[in-house]
Amino acid sequence: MTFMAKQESKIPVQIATIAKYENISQKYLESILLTLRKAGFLGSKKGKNGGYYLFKNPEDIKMTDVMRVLEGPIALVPCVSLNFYEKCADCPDENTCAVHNLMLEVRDNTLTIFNNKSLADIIS
Amino acid sequence: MTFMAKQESKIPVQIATIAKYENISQKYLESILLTLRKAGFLGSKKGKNGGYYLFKNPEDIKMTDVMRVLEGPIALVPCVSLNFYEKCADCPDENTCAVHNLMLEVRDNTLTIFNNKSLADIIS
DNA sequence: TTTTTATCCTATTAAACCGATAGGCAAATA
DNA sequence: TATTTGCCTATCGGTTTAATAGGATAAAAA
Repeated sequence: MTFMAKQESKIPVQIATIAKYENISQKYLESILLTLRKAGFLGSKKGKNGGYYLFKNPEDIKMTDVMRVLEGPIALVPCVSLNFYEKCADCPDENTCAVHNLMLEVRDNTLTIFNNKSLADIIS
Repeated sequence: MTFMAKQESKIPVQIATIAKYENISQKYLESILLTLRKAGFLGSKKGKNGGYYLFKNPEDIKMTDVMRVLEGPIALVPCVSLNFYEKCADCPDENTCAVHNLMLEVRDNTLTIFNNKSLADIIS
């Protein structure tokens, strides 16, 4: 995504081009780009001069959203996750759990950072 | 550790007692406590009336250290880890990597939280 | 209309990780 | 010296994830 954000125009960039430049396996990159497209970040074009392009402006792409799609939960433990919440198996009460509040604090802090960073921010 | 920190006296607490109270498998808890002892957090006593006890006062046990021992690296990616650093396989230059600085910021923030919390803080 | 160029998509592999368990040993105490 | 308790290593089984394979599909050009 940073590669595409750095492009001046919005013409599609081919997988092979990015793979070569970023030193990643083309096939693996392919699966990542597919995920990003399905998540709504990227558009694609088939055939000659096809490729991937950013759907929105880099300024409008929050890192929180990218992280969730590529890395999953932002919380360190499922019981403080907003989008991937899971109750701890044998925890009788989250409110009295000593670790719970600490993890909440970390999550909120991390979330604040990611929320305030756009794709445009991190490439500059 | 919170269980032991809540004890009034420093007499050893047996694995079975904690396991029962915290609703964990005794064997699994055993392996955790062993890890904590080897890391220098706990002392142990064998034989009758034996068990585990805190080596230091809860105020002097930083959550950073506990987290590192039990959960491993605090950084979200190895290339920004202080204690478990690993260079990304094919990254040509960390300084020009867009993700690197973002991850650094998150790590520092998380670290600050953990550094400012002691075992005593989280049980209150 | 055929060929080329590219993405699309599902399935699968291989390794790492981690919670959890098994089973015997060692030491301290009464 | 019997009992109680922690010590220790090895291993299992499930989950996750990076990475690969191979063909289907669509678009553009010849």
